[in-house]
Amino acid sequence: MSTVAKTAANPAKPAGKRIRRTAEEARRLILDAAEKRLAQQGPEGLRLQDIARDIGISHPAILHHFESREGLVRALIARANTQLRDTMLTALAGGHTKADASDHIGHVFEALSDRGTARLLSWLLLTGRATENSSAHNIMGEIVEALQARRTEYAAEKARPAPDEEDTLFMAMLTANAAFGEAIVGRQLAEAVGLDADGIKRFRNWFAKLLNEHWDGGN
Amino acid sequence: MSTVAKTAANPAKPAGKRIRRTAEEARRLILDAAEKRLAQQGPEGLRLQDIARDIGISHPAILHHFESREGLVRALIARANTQLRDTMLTALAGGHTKADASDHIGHVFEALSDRGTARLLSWLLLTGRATENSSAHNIMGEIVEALQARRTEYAAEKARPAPDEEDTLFMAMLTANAAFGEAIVGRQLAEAVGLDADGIKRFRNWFAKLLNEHWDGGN
DNA sequence: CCAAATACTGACATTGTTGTCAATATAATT
DNA sequence: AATTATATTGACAACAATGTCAGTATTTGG
Repeated sequence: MSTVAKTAANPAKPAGKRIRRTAEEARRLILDAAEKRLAQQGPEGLRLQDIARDIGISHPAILHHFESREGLVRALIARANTQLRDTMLTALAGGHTKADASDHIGHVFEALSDRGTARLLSWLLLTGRATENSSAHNIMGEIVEALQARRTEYAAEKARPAPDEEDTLFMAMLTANAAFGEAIVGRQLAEAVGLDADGIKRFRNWFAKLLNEHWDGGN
Repeated sequence: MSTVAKTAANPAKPAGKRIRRTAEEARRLILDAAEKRLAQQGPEGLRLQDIARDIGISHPAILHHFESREGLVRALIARANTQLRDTMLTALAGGHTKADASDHIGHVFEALSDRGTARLLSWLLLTGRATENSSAHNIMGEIVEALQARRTEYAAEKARPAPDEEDTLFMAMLTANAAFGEAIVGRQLAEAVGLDADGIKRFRNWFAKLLNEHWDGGN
């Protein structure tokens, strides 16, 4: 209400160069910075001022590009979702070798646990922002579908009966759960039991082998 | 600095009954409420005023019992840790039936994913409060130890060579990762692929069976 | 070269949250 | 019953974070 007299205060303002990016570029920069902060410091690290400082802009610039903090979060989620989807589907599509077909799962595993993607999505789910973006539905559906297709193909080559669809679904769920879990608690657990980076690699291989055996053995 | 004249303002204050609990009871109440809010609404739902309102007290009461918000969080973490440890170790200790020894893992799985425990710890890890409380180290260590003991015992009965220690470790890690993952993304994933509560149960059984086969066959 | 569009900024408003403090009510002790 | 200890509260302080706004600089298009 007060709105005391303001404005028109600084008589001299040399104002040096000001970097002006295209809207798209600016958005990308901001999203990158936000993603990094989120991955490093968790949800609480997502403050407009910090992000702005990281890339040397003022925080209203962020609001200019994303409307609100919520808008930024949404954009972040959307980008992570599509990136994840792409990575996983291409991982599933590539590599046509018959044997070790479940290597695909290993790729998926890495795609999910790499970077801060899983952490980001976890946070999204923890804060209950899940219902809004239904893209997760599609992602999981597509992946299970692709997996099942590959599995039946593989079974046909070996002259085996087609695998149970629910079995495939469960393999995918286990992989997703484990990957998410590793993204969050993995490093801590590994450290707790004295596993170094190489040990984590061995663990992943062990897991892939476990799935592989099941893939082959369990009908 | 200012500290304008205050205090001594309300001349009449009937002041009805005031509930006064023992410090211990009050702490428990507060922790319960905080845990619930955290499980339901995620990290952002942990506001002193909300928690206070939930149980019908004023927020300074919380500060009185826990010093600061940080103190509350720490207490929350500590309690979740010990609870988890107890649940898991008793789960591992009980049930001496030889067959289906990996049922223990199923129990552990449930213990971790039940309630908001995993969510709470996940959030703790996401916010990077992990280094402070080293109890996680002990927990994981103890559990792997217990598991390995049980496994060698089982192997001896079947006149098999003792299982590889790292294999046991990996089984534990997979279980922990999967359980954490399920606690976070499980419900969403299940919903995404049209799995109801019964389906989730089937998934857990499937997972237990997978581990069981490995338990028996592998090594 | 001028004008429109818009990325960007500084200062401020607003709101929400933790934390402080003196005062008050209640239980325990003597 | 009086005293002590402390759980609890209301009011306020301090601070932090998002959001608003008018104005500035820079690009683009005529």
